[in-house]
Amino acid sequence: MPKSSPTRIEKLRFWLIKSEPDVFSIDDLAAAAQKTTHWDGVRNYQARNTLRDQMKNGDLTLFYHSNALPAGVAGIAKVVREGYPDHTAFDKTDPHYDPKSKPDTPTWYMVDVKLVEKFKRLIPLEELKRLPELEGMVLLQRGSRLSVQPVEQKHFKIIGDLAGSRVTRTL
DNA sequence: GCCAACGTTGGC
DNA sequence: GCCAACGTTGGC
Repeated sequence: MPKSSPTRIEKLRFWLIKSEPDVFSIDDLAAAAQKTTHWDGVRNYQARNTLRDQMKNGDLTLFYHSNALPAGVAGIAKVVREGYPDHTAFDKTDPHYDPKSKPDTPTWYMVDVKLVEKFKRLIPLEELKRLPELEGMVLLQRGSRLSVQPVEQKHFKIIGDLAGSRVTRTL
């Protein structure tokens, strides 16, 4: 039986992860070894559950620049290591240190992501808000602050296509 | 820097 | 369990 038998084909999921470019931008990801980084420092339970339980190898994620001028989607990354304990929570000197997270019973998790594509142009939040077909995106919901969030495939494709992405052409 | 919206904490 | 106080997020 070939590995690609239908029962083994799993559907990709789509996500959005936020980073403040002053802290870690898409160019920092591009410059990282293997263009890969730990997505550490997330201290929100809903986002934690996504990181720990839902993001799977190969899943694609929009890389969003928050707290930036302009804020917007900068490119696409993919999950290359599934949820594992966020060791920065154990480090007293780390700004994200959390004494309630212990190595044997970790509270916080992270994944590794690898850069797939930096968009030729950043797609500003303001532009996304103007697109009626993006209605319902978590990012665009009032007061939404989730730093790791699901994205519907159709929305992912719309945004990638706007940026001229090769990746989303086949979605 | 402002401030609205949220999430968490902790007293009761 | 309630809810006020506080801290954080993130657009502007």
